[in-house]
Amino acid sequence: MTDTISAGSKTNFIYTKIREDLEKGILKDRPVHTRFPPEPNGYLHIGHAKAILLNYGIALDFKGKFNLRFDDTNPIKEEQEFVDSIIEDIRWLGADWEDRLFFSSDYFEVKYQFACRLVEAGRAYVCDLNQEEIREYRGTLTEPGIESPYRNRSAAENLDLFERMRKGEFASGSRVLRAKIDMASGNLNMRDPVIYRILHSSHHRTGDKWCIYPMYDFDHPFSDCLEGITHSLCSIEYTDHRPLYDWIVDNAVELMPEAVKYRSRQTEFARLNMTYTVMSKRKLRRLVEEKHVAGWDDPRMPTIAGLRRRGMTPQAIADFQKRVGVSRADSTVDLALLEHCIRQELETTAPRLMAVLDPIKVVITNWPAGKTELCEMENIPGNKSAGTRQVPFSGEIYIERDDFMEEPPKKYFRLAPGREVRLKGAYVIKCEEAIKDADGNINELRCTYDEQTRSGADTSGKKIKGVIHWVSVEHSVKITANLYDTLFTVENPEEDSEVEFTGHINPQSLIVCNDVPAEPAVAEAAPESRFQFLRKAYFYLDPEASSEGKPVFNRIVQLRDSWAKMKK
RNA sequence: UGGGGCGUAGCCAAGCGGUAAGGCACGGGUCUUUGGAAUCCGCAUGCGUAGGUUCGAAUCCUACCGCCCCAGCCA
Repeated sequence: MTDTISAGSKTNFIYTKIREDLEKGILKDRPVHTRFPPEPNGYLHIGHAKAILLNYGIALDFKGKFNLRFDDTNPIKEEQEFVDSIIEDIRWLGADWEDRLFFSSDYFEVKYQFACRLVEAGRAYVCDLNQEEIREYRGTLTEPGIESPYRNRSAAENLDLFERMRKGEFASGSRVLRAKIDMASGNLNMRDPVIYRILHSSHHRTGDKWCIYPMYDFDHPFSDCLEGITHSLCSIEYTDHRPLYDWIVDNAVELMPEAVKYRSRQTEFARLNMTYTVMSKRKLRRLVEEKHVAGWDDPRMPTIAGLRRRGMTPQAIADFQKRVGVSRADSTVDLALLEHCIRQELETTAPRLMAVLDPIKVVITNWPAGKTELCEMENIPGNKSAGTRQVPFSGEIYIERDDFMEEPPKKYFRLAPGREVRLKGAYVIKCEEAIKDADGNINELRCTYDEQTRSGADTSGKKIKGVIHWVSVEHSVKITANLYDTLFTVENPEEDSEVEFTGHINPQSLIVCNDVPAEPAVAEAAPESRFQFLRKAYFYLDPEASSEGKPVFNRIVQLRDSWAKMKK
């Protein structure tokens, strides 16, 4: 794994641009300063993680600063609950804003003052048109807009009206403050955009202090200026807003220079999409509300909370982000890349354990009755310091049902009638008989073991190709394993115009295995720890779902399986 | 049909006039008491298309094609 959050792909266009800015000296004495500006109206997902890690990584790489600033300018949609979950998620990811946790709402007063200066300068006006009228006056994509009849009110009248808007003299939606720019612009964002609206609504932080709230296009660039943000990164759909961003910054520099720490500039990059999932807040909400998943933190969700619950690590997500890179092109990254990142980390960090997800019993007929032997096994192969453990072996064990085949195809080298296989860390056994019930189902295998083949002390000279895992029946501990798979059956659930995305939900996205026999060491597993269940998959001990003596493991990702591929 | 953005391998992505990095995926070999891991090899005479400039073009010019975004008092 490429190490930390920083030291990412240093060849992306944003890094190039920052280096150029530094060389040109346009930052003056200021450090490179980025920010992540979430709106507290929902949960963060892995697309946000890309933005967080990019912004924070830049601060680390350029020895700059990183702010966390909540964009809380719309009291109707925002809640403290989301502020809390977002903070938790960003902390978990490892981004550090030090003492710079800010809220857009912290700056409402100075923003109001700035708006007043815009009004005084004749660059903003109070408009009495209602919402529908404003839309009509705006024109269309191909036709210019027409000017509002209120566009040329005097500065004095505008100032008076704006002050009274603040005082609460007018009803919600009855008037707005608009920037006076260009109703004929080909860029709709420049057709006298609304910058303040009346909302008689209680705000999660400012309560009822305000009844007018700034719009994003006015608020964001100004907040960036106040905080001295040098590089304001956002997603590509804001490209059209950049002229307006610059308009606000230019006016701030001219009309309120004392408040501007830096002439901030916006740079856009493509947001993250991933195969086999959806990323829009709206669609994720539907998955939750329509109960396709158990909640925002369901391990099948691409939310940070879901990934955490699945057992994903922040390091793997950071590694993923770096490997994905940053560009301006629309893209959909293969889920396989994320899986590769987490597998690579867990390969060297996750202790191994044996558990049999789909068990069939094996009776070893020549094993001395009642005898138990301890087999020493490495916790992490190739890592001596991770130590070993003793795994009890006896005459009755479980193996995976698919590690036996009555009529094996070519190249199948596990157990079959008359064939031998090694039990990992123990002995070689030979299948003598498959016991069938009345319906012809095989529910038990009779085998013999070769006592010369003891692991580490094999004197038999046998070359056994197949190695399988096992659990002693008598010593087994029962656990629950949640086998998670992709939430959707198709790479892009959104591309089909005939079928809604929910129509592609994978009915097998969660298979719950109860009473899974596992080796006794599983009882000592600590909540939130990760293991490899040998030959199967990596698992995470879910602290939410587990209870005393009832451990629940979530499958993080399967091991690569070249046998499964061969079968296709 | 207005404005903006983007097209380099199956998926990401470097490249900025000197002859196509890297990763994932995929295919094959070696090794292996995890069909895991490790390791080696292969994988774009080609950069949306067509012209042009140049000794030389993915990089510059022209035209065309395709995809994405914008008409919230959301962010």
